Amino acid sequence: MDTAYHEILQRSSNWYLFPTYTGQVSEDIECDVFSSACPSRPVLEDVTGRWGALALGALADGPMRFNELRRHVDGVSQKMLAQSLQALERDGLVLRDVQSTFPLKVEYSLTPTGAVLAGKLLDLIAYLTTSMPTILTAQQTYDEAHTG
Amino acid sequence: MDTAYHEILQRSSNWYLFPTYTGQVSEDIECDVFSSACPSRPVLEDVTGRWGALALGALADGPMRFNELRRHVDGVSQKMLAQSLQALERDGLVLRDVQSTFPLKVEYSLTPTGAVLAGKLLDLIAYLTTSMPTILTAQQTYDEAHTG
DNA sequence: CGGGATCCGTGGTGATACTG
DNA sequence: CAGTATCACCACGGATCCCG
Repeated sequence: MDTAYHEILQRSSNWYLFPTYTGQVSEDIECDVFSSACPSRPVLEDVTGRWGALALGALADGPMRFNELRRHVDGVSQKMLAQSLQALERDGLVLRDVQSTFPLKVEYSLTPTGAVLAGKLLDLIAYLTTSMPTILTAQQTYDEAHTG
Repeated sequence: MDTAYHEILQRSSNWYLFPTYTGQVSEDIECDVFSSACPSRPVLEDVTGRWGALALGALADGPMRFNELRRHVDGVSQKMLAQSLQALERDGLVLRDVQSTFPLKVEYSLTPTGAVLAGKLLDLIAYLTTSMPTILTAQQTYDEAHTG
């Protein structure tokens, strides 16, 4: 990965460009999340980000409307949910189906790729959940040791 | 989960308390990341957060020293890496071994629980990586459709 | 109902410098 | 080498209002 490409990508903080990917996308692209310039970095953040992960996980239950999703992902604001969903839609992980009836009806669902990622996320979350007793005691121990 | 407990937890933004978990931790705790008050929420953020996820993933390669880790996780600042590692250590997912030689030597490694989570993260990352061509074209399509 | 637009606080984040 | 401390800043994220 040459330095010029590096510089271009690092300059754009949130809205990333990948000029070299324009046109045909060959499979011999080296994609490494551990490299800060790789386009996969922001996608990983969309997927594992605070609300993105929960939105994906919730959608694994099946298609859902906006406010329905909002209730599932407890604590998320309208703004952040809309923002996260847009990012996921842009990444081709979430589908947005608008029915222009009145009142407006918008259904969100997972694309095949999104469904796989959601599954892996839920797998991680499930393990995390079962590990919570261990984790909580670890936190207590740590906090007691670091008093002051 | 009663409301009083709910309120206490919601007030603390980042440094969370779980008074009801003090003492013995029974297994019949309902732990649901989708509930904003659940102690697993902040842990999930530690694990899937911007730098936490990459740190865990890097440590799956084996124990590593601080600056070694810093080179692996390209783009992370000292501050954020230290911060992320502390959170993971507090959660009992990362072990910190200090050798008080000179120069100072600190080795980070994964605990058993951390290793499992790291594995699941790497699994997700691997799939994400292979999906990048699809995702990139999806992004292009989206961007072209939303011109203006 | 599902957002977009706007305003605004605060805290997450990085740069720099300093300590053990 | 492995952090901590301080500072300054911008973006995240919430609240509110408004539109289709």
